[in-house]
Amino acid sequence: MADVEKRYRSIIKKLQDNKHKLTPQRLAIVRILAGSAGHPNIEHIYGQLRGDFPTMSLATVYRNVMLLKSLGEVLELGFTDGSNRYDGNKPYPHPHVICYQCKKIIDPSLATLKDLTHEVAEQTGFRILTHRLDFFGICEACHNK
Amino acid sequence: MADVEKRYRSIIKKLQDNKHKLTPQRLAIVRILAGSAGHPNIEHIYGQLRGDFPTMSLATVYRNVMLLKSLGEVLELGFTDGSNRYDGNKPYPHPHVICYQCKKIIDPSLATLKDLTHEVAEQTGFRILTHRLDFFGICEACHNK
DNA sequence: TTTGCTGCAAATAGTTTGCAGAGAC
DNA sequence: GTCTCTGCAAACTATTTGCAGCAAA
Repeated sequence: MADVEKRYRSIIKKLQDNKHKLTPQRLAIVRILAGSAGHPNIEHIYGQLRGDFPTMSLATVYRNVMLLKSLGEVLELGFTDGSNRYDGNKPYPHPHVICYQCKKIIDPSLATLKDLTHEVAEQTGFRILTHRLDFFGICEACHNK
Repeated sequence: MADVEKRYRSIIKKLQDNKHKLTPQRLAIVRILAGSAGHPNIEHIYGQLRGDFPTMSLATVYRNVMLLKSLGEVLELGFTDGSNRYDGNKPYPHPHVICYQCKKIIDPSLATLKDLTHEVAEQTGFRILTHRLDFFGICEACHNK
């Protein structure tokens, strides 16, 4: 079973376990987020669904993404410029690399992060619950343009 | 000379070098940001200045903070919940530790970050220009309450 | 049948902008 | 004297909310 399909089913199960109804709109939003390699934003999700649901409202997208976030099934990446991006494929904290130009977001794999969290906790006395690590720059494609 | 005083003068110089006028409001905003150990937000700065400048407008704070940010003299920390915090004391990227409860922000000192940036660049082909690393949790004081 | 969900429209909140007068240089 | 800056108020934009009807279970 593909990774995306697995995520889709796992989110659906979480919804059912928490007594949320499975409306067509909700399922469509979950489907997009489960495979959200591109880290879509609200408008993006909305745009993808307008074809299938011409009367769909932005508010519905907001409400569902927020619901999934509150269930821990979607990771929200808020940015300083006000743009928000969502990741329903890997809903746990992980580093991102963001291209300033094309806004592409990539997930690099880094090993050393757990150590850092531990180091920070020791040093500050905080109980660390989560973290966020983003790198910003220009991707290879944009650089070669 | 105290670190804060040094920062203050350095920002003033940058303003003058770029032909910006030194109004009392602007100087007061710079003074707060130069010693911004507490990582204030716009409202915070505004609140601190209302005593000295009863007619001061929020827009003036926004405009000046934005100006200083564009000059590279202030680091903006935007958060998902829409709150923005500013650091004019250390305007370059550095990690932060944020308390969910009291909203306190601390600067830990971590050594391994440069390596990470390099690793990410190698792995993704990006030219990394900046980064952001935040840890979220509960500080010792809040935890003991 | 019940309860939660959707779409619409209005409300909200944080931030930005246009403009006329004030003030730095 | 010139030109930028400020304060005010209005504009803007992304997001949230109230409500009535609709649909999942």
